[in-house]
This record gives sequence, C-alpha cells and structure tokens, in this order.
Amino acid sequence: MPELAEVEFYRKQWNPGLGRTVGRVRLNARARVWRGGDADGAAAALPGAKLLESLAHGKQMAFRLDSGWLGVHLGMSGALRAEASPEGVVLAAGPHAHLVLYPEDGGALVFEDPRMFGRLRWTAGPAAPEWWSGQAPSLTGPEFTPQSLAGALRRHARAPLKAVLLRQEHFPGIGNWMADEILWRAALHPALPAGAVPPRKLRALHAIVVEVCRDALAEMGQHNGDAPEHWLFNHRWRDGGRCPKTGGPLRREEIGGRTTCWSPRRQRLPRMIAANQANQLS
DNA sequence: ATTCTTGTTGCATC
DNA sequence: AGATGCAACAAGAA
Repeated sequence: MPELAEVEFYRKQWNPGLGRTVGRVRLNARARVWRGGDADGAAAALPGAKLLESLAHGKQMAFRLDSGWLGVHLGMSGALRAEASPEGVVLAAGPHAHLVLYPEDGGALVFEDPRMFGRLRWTAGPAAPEWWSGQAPSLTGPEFTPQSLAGALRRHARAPLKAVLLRQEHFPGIGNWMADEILWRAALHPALPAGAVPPRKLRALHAIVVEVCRDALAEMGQHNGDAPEHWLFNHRWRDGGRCPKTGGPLRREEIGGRTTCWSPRRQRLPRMIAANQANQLS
C-alpha cells in the first residue's frame, strides 16, 4: 500500500511514543526485513533509548532516538501501529511483528510486515546516516523544478514515462497509483518514452506532480481515508471502470513492469511513436 | 487452485 | 558505461 501519503500516515502512528523511553524490545534479527540493517546493533541500542522525533521522506521513514537512527521502509505490506496498555502489561504481538518497542511507561510501538518486502535499519550516533540524508529532494520542496524534472526524463529518455515516474532517486514517494494519477491528469500515455514528452508540456507535468503529492498528503496523510471520487484512483481497479473525465473505458495493462491503468481517449500515444514501438516488437 | 498485488533489488542484456 | 527489463523476494486476498 504505502506511497507518499500513506507513509506520512504511518509515521504518525508512532507519535504516542515520542518523548518516551524504550524499555523492552522484541526484535527478530533473522527476519528478512533486517537485511543489511544491523539488527544486532538495534537490539543492543534500542532498550533504554529515548524516541525524539519521527521523519518521513518519500517512502522512507526515520525515527531519531538519542542513541541513533531507526530506518523504516514499509515495502508492500508493512505497517506501523501503536497500542495502549496499562503500565507493566506486555502486549501480545502477531507473527509478523518483526519489531516491537515497549515504552517503559506502557503501550507498544509495532512494526509488522507479512511479506517482508519492507526494511528496517539501525545506525548509531547523532548524525543522519547516508540512507537518510542521501535521498532525492522532496517533490513538494523548492529543489524539484521543471528543470530537474526535465533532467530526469532526459536521463531515462527511452524508458516508458510510467517506469521513470516510479524511480525513487528522482521521484521519492511516487508509487504505482500516484504515477497513474499523474499521467492521467497530465493526459500523457504511460508508454510514452520519457524523452518524448513535448518540452511545452514540462511545466504542466511538473505542476501536476506537485499537485498530486499535495492532494494525496492532504486527503490521505491524515487518516488513511479514501481518495476523492473524481480521482482515477477510485476507478482504476474496477473491471469496467470508466474515466471520470471522458466517460470512456479505462484500460489496464502492464507497462514498465507494473500494472497500469489509463484512459485511452484522454492519454494518446502519438502515431509516430506507436508505429516505432510496433516495429521494435518485430 | 490460481492469479492478483499500491515495492525494491540484483543481474543479464542492450 | 549507462540504461533498461525482468525475475525474485513472500504472503494474503479475491
């Protein structure tokens, strides 16, 4: 599930732990979610550490403690939640709870992830680790510009636009449905080679990327609720779904390695490019 | 039973 | 050399 807005939602789920000191820790160091993430370091450092701050950037989260940084990526099926409990009561954790922090004064902060595509990591010390500070600039910040967008598209000029929008090193936080939403609003075909976006459409595309991020955060970052009815999101998985703008049918097909939904009447592939792609198949 | 999945990575190939 | 595409990872839902 988790894309930009949902990550922001899940970050807040551990808010009840802010300012509190971790007592016991339940940690499965052999779980795949710890791959390369220094589970042993976390197991040693987390008990007794105070949770100072939580941060989200794209699909990545960081929890800053007084002894180091805990990184959380939710993958496909990860989730964070908090549970309340009377002091001294140890709550049961399900089989997929690979990390549980029990604040000294009660409750539990749980990370669970059945599919284990998610990722946990620990870095000791006060300095922001490379896995946090090395991320691409936020799409809602000043460093994301029509120029930087153009650079990303140039860099992957022959890849389908859909695939490029999913690249986290350029578009942190964009996931499958946000990419489809952006392309739909921008009236661009998902299979259009990124380098073939007309220069005159760059500003609009940039504005739409920002808009979808802002809208998603506003609508779903607070309560993980549903998207507004007029979004493509609400129509894209329904068989027989129709485009809210044209009323025409939606198509669903794998593009750029991911299931993609688009409105053919609105998002057309220029004939020249369609012909080229047909040639390359033969 | 089978096929689907809102993510990332490593590796083969171009 | 750099870009691209695909399989793999794993489990639950439809």
